[in-house]
Amino acid sequence: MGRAPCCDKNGIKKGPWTPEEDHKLMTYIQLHGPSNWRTLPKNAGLQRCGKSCRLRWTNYLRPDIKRGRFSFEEEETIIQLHSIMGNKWSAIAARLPGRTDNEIKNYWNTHIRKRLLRNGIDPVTHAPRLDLLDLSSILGSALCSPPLFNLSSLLGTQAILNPEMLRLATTLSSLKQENQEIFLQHLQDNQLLSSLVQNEVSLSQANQFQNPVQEPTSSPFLCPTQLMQTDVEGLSCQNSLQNLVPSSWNDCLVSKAPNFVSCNTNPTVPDKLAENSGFQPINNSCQNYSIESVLSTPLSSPAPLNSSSTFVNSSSTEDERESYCSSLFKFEIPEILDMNDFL
DNA sequence: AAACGCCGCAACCGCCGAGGT
DNA sequence: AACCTCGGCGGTTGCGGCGTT
Repeated sequence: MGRAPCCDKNGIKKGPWTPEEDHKLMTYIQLHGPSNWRTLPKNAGLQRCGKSCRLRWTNYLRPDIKRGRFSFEEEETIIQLHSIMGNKWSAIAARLPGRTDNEIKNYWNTHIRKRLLRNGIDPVTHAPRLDLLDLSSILGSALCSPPLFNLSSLLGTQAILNPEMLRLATTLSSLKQENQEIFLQHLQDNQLLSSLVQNEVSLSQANQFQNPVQEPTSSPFLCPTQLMQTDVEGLSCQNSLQNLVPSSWNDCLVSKAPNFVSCNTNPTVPDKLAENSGFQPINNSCQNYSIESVLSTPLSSPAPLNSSSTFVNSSSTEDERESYCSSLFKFEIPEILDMNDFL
């Protein structure tokens, strides 16, 4: 257990702040500055704990706090930063002048998160949800690299994953390791899926080929996810693929299944699903998005972080925002896959 | 008009890391 | 090294407002 709460003493008031308390706190801080929070309430004549005073000041009374509705740019920035940082609200708030971490956190949980969920986007991974998306995510991982294609992790997600999809993914992974070239050829010929379904290749048969620890470590090929994990200097996913992945992989990963392109620019988000899926939304951030451009923004800069946005109307409606969110995370089902059997 | 449920947000709680002793 | 204090963070709670029935 941690140490005892600082507010459990008798005489320490909790709950909503009154205008009188606010006035006392503001007056004291204006005179003395926010120095020692523990002694501040006593000196200011407040029946509050220092922690409560600090929160009240930082989240509400601070003069530089911006009130009111979040603008489109702010919302867009939050989404982008969240895709990079995860729930690091203070870090996100540091790049949104006038906004507090608490405010951003609340806004995320009450607005953005729900909107992403409505649009089929996992608000944690910023990827299409596994229970809604197609098989391409799994196939993409299977094609990429066995070390990243961790079936045991996938099995942990079976509650949300169609068992048939999981089974097929396992089979594909095994076959791929058995003979990568034949596998790719089959896939490129759009024959593998129907072949598998028709012949009902059993999981046990497939597993005899599976050997996840013997994959050559000196493979000259990098999975797109790996590319992006190391490609954090602002290079586009597309370029990375074209430059580093053999053309046959490009054909398979990009041309036939465009959303195989991995844009995982988030090395800090420990999301197994995202890693395993290798599936990220196709959006501006994939093609042009530079982490540097966001992270290098001065903390005090009031300028929007994504100047490329054409959505500058801060009074836009919820529907417009939702529509924008949808387009931001738009994805398509590859033509080579008939998902009807899996949904 | 009243009851009910939902939603948003301010505030609280528990935990952690840094720094001091 | 061990302990304590403090500031800070992220997750959660609970209340008030609002819309719906």
